[in-house]
Amino acid sequence: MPRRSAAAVARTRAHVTGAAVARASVDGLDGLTIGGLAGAVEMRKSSVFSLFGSREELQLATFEAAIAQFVEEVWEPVADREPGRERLLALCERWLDYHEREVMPGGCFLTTATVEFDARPGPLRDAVAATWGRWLRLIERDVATAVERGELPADTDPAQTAFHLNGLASMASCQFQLTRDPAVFARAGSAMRSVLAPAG
Amino acid sequence: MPRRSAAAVARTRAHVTGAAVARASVDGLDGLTIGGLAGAVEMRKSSVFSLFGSREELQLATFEAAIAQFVEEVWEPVADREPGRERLLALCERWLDYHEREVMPGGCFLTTATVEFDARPGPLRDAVAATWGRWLRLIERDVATAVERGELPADTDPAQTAFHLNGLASMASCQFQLTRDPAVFARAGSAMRSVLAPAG
DNA sequence: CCTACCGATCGGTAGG
DNA sequence: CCTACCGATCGGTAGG
Repeated sequence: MPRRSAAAVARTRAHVTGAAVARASVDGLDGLTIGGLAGAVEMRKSSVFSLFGSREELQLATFEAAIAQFVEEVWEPVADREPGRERLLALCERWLDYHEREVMPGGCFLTTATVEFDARPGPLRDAVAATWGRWLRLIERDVATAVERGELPADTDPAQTAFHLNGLASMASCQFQLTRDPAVFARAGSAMRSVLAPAG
Repeated sequence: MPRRSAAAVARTRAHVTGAAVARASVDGLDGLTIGGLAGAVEMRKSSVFSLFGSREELQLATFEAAIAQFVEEVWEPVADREPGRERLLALCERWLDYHEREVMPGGCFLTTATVEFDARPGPLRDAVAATWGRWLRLIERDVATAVERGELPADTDPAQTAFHLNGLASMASCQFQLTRDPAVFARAGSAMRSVLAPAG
């Protein structure tokens, strides 16, 4: 008989993970420490540790939570639209809006995690690569649909278009964090619309 | 009378800074530790410390050295060309080639430093922002020249074009680190050429 | 979720 | 460029 129910532990873990997302957004997943996080949620270090079992598990849980939040805020609102060019345009708008509202205080979480772990093999790198694969494929599918429907030029390369849109969104978030100038979102949006310029 | 000449100290410092660039390229400037670096160059921790005076100074010196190397490898070779569209195309080619050759083992140093410090005020963030300002202005000037010469469409926005090219280069480096697929450089190059499509 | 503890490592100092 | 050291913090363990 555990002293706390599994549901209570899950609630605590979710609460601590939420605080971890906010901290890691600013300091990076690599800057996340069990002791620092414990202080922020007013718990003892060993209590936070026991919720995750290792620092790496804490980092993985934090990464997954941040991505889930991104999907919920950016993809979910447009998921039920008709696939194709219109949904891509709506997605890009939500995407830039998400960064402009600074839902993540430290900027794009996926970009941060990517530059932190892309050169260091391990479970974090694998998780980042898997997330990129899923995200790029999501966009590529809509680009392919748009091409089939004649909404985008027939010679459009879905992989290239997905790559291109990501570059613009990621750069917009980075530059905004650095300059605090919201003009970068207008620039990125304009560039995205030209990337998605209709066929014909 | 110092036991070692100023020139000898400068040589040692340059050597240690070079090792710091290689390490920080993989682990980030935030992952750079005086002790770890001392081990890599086979010196004592206090010796490395005394070369820089503080960890922050070590980070700043490492950042400046990495940027100097980038400028030397990417900008210098095209600096004496005629300003305008041709130089921009040559620059983009060198830029992607620099990332493909993996001169920096951990990918784009400026991107890494940006996501690490963009949300944390201090001298590092200031150095990153200043470097971005100089780099963007360099590109914007050539874009403006190309527009004046009629090599690019008259309605081209230099700031937007510079922003756009940076997004593509940065994303190419990140994706290559993650997937090891050199196709991203072909995608980025193709996108860059379409961004710099000639007027008319 | 807590107290009490471990060895290792952190940035930095004193002094030669 | 070295030895010898400082207090603080790291991830993690034992046991309740």
